[in-house]
Amino acid sequence: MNQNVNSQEWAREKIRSAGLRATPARIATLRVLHGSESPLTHAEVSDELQNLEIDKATVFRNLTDLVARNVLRRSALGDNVWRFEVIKESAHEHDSHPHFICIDCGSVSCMEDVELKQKSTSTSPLFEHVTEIVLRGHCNDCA
Amino acid sequence: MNQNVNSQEWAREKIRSAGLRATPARIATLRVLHGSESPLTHAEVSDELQNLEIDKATVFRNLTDLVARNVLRRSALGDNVWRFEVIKESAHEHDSHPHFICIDCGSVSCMEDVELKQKSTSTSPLFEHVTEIVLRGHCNDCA
DNA sequence: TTACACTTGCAACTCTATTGCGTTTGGGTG
DNA sequence: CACCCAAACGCAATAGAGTTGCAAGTGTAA
Repeated sequence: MNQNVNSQEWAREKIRSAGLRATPARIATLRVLHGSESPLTHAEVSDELQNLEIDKATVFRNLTDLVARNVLRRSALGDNVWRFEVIKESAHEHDSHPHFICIDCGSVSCMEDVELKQKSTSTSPLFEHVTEIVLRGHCNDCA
Repeated sequence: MNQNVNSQEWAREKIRSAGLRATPARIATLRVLHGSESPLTHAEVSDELQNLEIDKATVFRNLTDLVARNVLRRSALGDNVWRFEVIKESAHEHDSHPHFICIDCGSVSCMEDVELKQKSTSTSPLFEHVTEIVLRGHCNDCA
């Protein structure tokens, strides 16, 4: 219970300091994402919030707002659905990391230990502008 | 014109050798993709074929069929739309390559000269099962 | 406590993608 | 060359993600 209170207050403060009103819908949305290890889709967040009877349009707008205020990150992981995760305040300048999504079961993992390299023969200068990396394949359970 | 005949015959043979009937819709679809440097969405293919009045469901089914027969590759590049490209018969065992998609203008490039490296400290054995790599960011025109 | 800009719920709508079904047709067979 | 039928097609309906307009409700600063 104490944990819940902490989570509640953490979410409220996070939202308020982002310049948004701490409404029940926003607090609940942020708590769901904060308690998840991997990015969640809008549908998954909505499902968690179903007992609160929060409209899907509201959830969409809140997710979008929190992304705009840099509280959440919106990632496109390749199954044609947006996913959202809390941006961690880490030591890194930005905690951006590649995501791995299983094309069989749809599970998502964050890959902190992978980096991209451009071959020395490269002619494409696109590299410096990359903002997101996604790997798709078969996870350990589905391989 | 001779080029057109060649393209027509190439497409017909490609489809037939995949075990499918060489219908006008399939030939036209494959020719459009063969003539494109980057993967196209279903909508883009349909637009090219609009004067032929081919139903969108037919285009979808044909794209799906050709993917199933390994004539096309279907990629999810992160803007929540499938894209399709012809699989090249190259010297490589598989010509799979990372794709780059601009999150501003939506343009897509194939990146032949980029490779992914896993840090030696890695604990995740997911790597060998990766089948697709997508980079998202700002292209040269939009940066 | 009050006022009002910010949020919400609801419904309608767009777009991608899929499916069911009756009709048409490619192409192998005789 | 004519026939046949599974494969393919057109059309319509459907499902799900995501967006938008608007009237009603609410958080919060004063």
